[in-house]
Amino acid sequence: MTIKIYNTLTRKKEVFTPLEEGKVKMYVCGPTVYNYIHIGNARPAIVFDTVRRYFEHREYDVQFVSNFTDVDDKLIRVAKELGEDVPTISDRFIKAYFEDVSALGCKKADAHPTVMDNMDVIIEFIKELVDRGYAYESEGDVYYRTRKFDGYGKLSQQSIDELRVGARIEVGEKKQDALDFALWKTAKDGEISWESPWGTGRPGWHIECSAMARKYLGDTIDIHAGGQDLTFPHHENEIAQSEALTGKTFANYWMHNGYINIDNEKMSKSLGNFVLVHDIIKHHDPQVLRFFMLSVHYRHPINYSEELVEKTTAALGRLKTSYQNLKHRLDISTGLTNQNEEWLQKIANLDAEFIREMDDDFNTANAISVLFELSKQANYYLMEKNTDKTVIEAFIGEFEQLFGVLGLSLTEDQLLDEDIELLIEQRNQARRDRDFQLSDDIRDRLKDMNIILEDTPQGTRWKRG
RNA sequence: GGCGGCAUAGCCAAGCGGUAAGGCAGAGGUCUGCAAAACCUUUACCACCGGUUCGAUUCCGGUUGCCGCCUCCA
Repeated sequence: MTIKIYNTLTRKKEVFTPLEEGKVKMYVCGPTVYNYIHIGNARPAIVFDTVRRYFEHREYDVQFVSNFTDVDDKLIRVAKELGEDVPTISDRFIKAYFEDVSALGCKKADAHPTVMDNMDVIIEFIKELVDRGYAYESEGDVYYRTRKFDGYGKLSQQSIDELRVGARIEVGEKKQDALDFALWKTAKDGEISWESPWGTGRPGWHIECSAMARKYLGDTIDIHAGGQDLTFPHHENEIAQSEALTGKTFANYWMHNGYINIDNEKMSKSLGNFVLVHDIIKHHDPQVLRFFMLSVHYRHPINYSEELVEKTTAALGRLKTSYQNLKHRLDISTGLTNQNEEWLQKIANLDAEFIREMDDDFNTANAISVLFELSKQANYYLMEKNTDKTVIEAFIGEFEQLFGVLGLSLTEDQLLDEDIELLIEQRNQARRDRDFQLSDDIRDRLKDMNIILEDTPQGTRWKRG
């Protein structure tokens, strides 16, 4: 079985063939760290974390790199506004990024390189481009000679002559051609800057990814990913820089996730209609947010609203309840049914179905529907009077495995307060005495403590509400 | 102007040549001391108009509407 990926470069789903058998080299463009991330930033983090987890599930050895842009115009502006320096701001929001993103169930990358830490590599990269004639210096700036690169426009399917020529020409332009873009910008007074062969300054935006992807993963990588809006010009420019320098293909597969919309409009920091992850997870389970994102195909847009997130809570809850009910039955299951094989086979079939869906360009929406089917089968099995521990364990194992692949967690705080257990026992005694007044009172009390009771033929089980 | 995407039930969302997965919400039922959980049943002229085909939600052309990129942006 093979994994298929929709490749932006070819606009087709293609069978994934790694550069090196059993290995995946992946680079995901990370955020500019001048604020807390919004849910639009969270989408690629979640989506490509899931892609990575899936590759690992399929026993690939994944090298996963994701950068931070920690030097740029916006950071300089924010630093000025707050009267702090750029590294202080970027450090703060890199820390915040990790907090937010780990709450959303994303694993750390193998490397999270920053511009500041890689200035030497970046400058060296630019120098080579200049040496090869693909870039030129102009009054302390360095520009990329866009028209010199033959393949320019191949990712975004833009013809170089159709690009709105002139839109980028400014007064006092130092570029030779309007399409040229900056690799190095000379420092203005007081701006954070580094020494370079062209004087003090800082890198342009696109060069960092070319330089860092190469440093950490090599000249050619398997997958380069990011939000859809990075396709042009960011990724197009990366290709131009990298391929002009190495003469090799930069990335074999380009993956782009769709946007998050608010009221059907793109959410972005510049439009000001953004919702911060930092704020949402004060009121919503971050797991729910992840589940919400994964319930839509990664290339499709998502229209965000509080209402939808709340509905998602119920959906995820159904799955979790099913899992907890299996757990409840684990220790009181005997081993005397004669239909084990049949059930184990059903579970195996669902596992195969999950794989099939994920193999098809990471169709998490369908993979989740397999989870619901697993839940349905588990619930159905739990209707049996006698359940077999082997089957229960198989269900539990399958739940844990599939949730794990999607980066979702099933484990709750299972610490049972002795007081709560005592109350449940008192209530059960009251029920045996048929003192329903008392038993209902106790149930209400527990409910106030956010403990929900469920009476089953196998005893009373409880969960946190 | 160039490039691209989307339109499926009350809501969300898959499917993409053989008359429509899944979830949420709703209705009815079963189970329960009552509940909860669960199970069963139930809800779609796939934006519109043409074309190709034995057959189209699915392919092609057009129309309408919405959105995005071409400038910093996940």
